[in-house]
Amino acid sequence: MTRASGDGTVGKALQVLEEVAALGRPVRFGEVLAASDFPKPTLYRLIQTLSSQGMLDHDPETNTYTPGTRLVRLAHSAWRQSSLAQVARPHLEALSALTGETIHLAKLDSAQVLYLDKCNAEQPVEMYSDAGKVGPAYCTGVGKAMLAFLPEDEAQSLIEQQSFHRFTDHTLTSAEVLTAELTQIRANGYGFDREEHEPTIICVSVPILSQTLRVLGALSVTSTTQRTNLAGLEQHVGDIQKSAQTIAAEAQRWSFPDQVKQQETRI
Amino acid sequence: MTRASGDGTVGKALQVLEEVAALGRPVRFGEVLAASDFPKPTLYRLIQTLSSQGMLDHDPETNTYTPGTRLVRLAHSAWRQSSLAQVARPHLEALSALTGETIHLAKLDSAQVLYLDKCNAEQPVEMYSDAGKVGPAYCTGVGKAMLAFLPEDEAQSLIEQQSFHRFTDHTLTSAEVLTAELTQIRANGYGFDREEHEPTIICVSVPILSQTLRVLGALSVTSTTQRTNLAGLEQHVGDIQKSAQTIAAEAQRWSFPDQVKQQETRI
DNA sequence: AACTAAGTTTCATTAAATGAAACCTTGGAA
DNA sequence: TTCCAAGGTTTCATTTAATGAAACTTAGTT
Repeated sequence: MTRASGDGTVGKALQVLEEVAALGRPVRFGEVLAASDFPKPTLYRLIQTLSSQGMLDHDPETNTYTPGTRLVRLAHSAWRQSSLAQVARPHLEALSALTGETIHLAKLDSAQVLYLDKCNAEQPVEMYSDAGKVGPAYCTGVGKAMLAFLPEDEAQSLIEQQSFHRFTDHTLTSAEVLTAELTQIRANGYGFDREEHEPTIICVSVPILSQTLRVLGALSVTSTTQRTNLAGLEQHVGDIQKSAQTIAAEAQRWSFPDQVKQQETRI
Repeated sequence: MTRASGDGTVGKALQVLEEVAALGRPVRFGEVLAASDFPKPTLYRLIQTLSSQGMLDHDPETNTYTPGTRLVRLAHSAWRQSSLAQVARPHLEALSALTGETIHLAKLDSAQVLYLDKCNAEQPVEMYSDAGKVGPAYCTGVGKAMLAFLPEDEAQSLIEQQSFHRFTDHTLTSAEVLTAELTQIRANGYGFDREEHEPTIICVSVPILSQTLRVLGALSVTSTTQRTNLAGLEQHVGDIQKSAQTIAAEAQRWSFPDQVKQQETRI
């Protein structure tokens, strides 16, 4: 059930899509060919298929490809019914108002952290600029909070996949140190980011756990060393834990197909 | 190059993904089976593949599937490098501030309108609630603006695909009336939504055209009959036309792979 | 415990993907 | 304009994967 690199043709097609996305700009066939291991005609037809399916957009003027708008439409649907994001929204807003800080909602995507939402007291969210973003698990508050509450074997497997790149002086750069930290987080029920990913950026984070203690995601309150310190953030622990519990309960309820809500098509 | 329903296995897999997304809630295998034409083992393996690829998320507790978070990550990338959305953002904000009204950015996705962004002067945008949303082309300002500036044959083909469902008393409900309206819009260079989709909701819209007059998207200023009227909206035409031109020029420049920007991974 | 519905696997068959090579097509340069 | 070369597209015999009827296993009843 883990991400396999090659499930038949579908896996290959998605790999191509990922490669185009990774290039981060409109690319020509030849550029994808150079960046990819597929033989020319195979890649050609995969790109044809993806384009014809709207998963890649083709600009006939520059003869370039970009990830397609069908993805945006599908992601809208994914986000909408990701029980977590849907249900968590009002809680993020409440927490943001209560703490005056930035609130993050994230979940695990393979060994990485995927941010689902962000709520900032001051400036309005720049749409899509944060949701969908990925980050490292070993040096972010939300990442560590989730790793700490995973079953031993799963956590171990994900820890092995971390890069342990040193972003700052405070980055935990080995599996051993991280594991010790995770034990601590598990004991406390919450964790910190002590400027481990970006200088001056600190946060306190809690996991969102289902009734069966499965890790659904994580919440964090982020601030800077100019504004506050770890002790200051620690005061919010009660609030975010309560929110995390409520979100988990609501998400669980939402998952059961008892209410068949019609999708809203108007804007 | 138009959306084909079945390009091999990839097309089928995406069809399944679309079906799960359309159900709009966590679904079990059996439900997808009932909603789908695929034989049981085929559908089973397609769902397996999609899950293993992260395009579907599987909840082991309820044994249900939802569109996967990988979509959110890919869409982030798609949105980021959709030259239009990226480039248009500051212009939407400026227009919103200037007019005090809601600004929409949309593009065509097959015969439908896909909203890429929205900017509201008063309340901050609810993330993902609007971007990714689809709407009808024949009864929205942005839809008509785009149809009006399409090549004759393309427009004809898309007009034939419209449902012409009557949403309000003002909805244009036949290809003939719509075609006449489009001629008018083409002559004027801008169009209106006269409460055609939702009562009291009116807007003025312009296409975003490339230098070769290809339709890239559309912009609209939306308001209500309580706040203003068509004549009031018409005053904004000059501003949004200027923005549309600037956006087109910037998007075009952006499309040429001269600047290789590294993707930002921090949050 | 017996039953039923839901989900999963098997395997011979069928269909699709593959890629080396050849073939177009487009945009420069002579 | 003609030629050339790089980028893009098609062919076709071969390989590989997808297919689905039926059989099987599992989970959830009655």
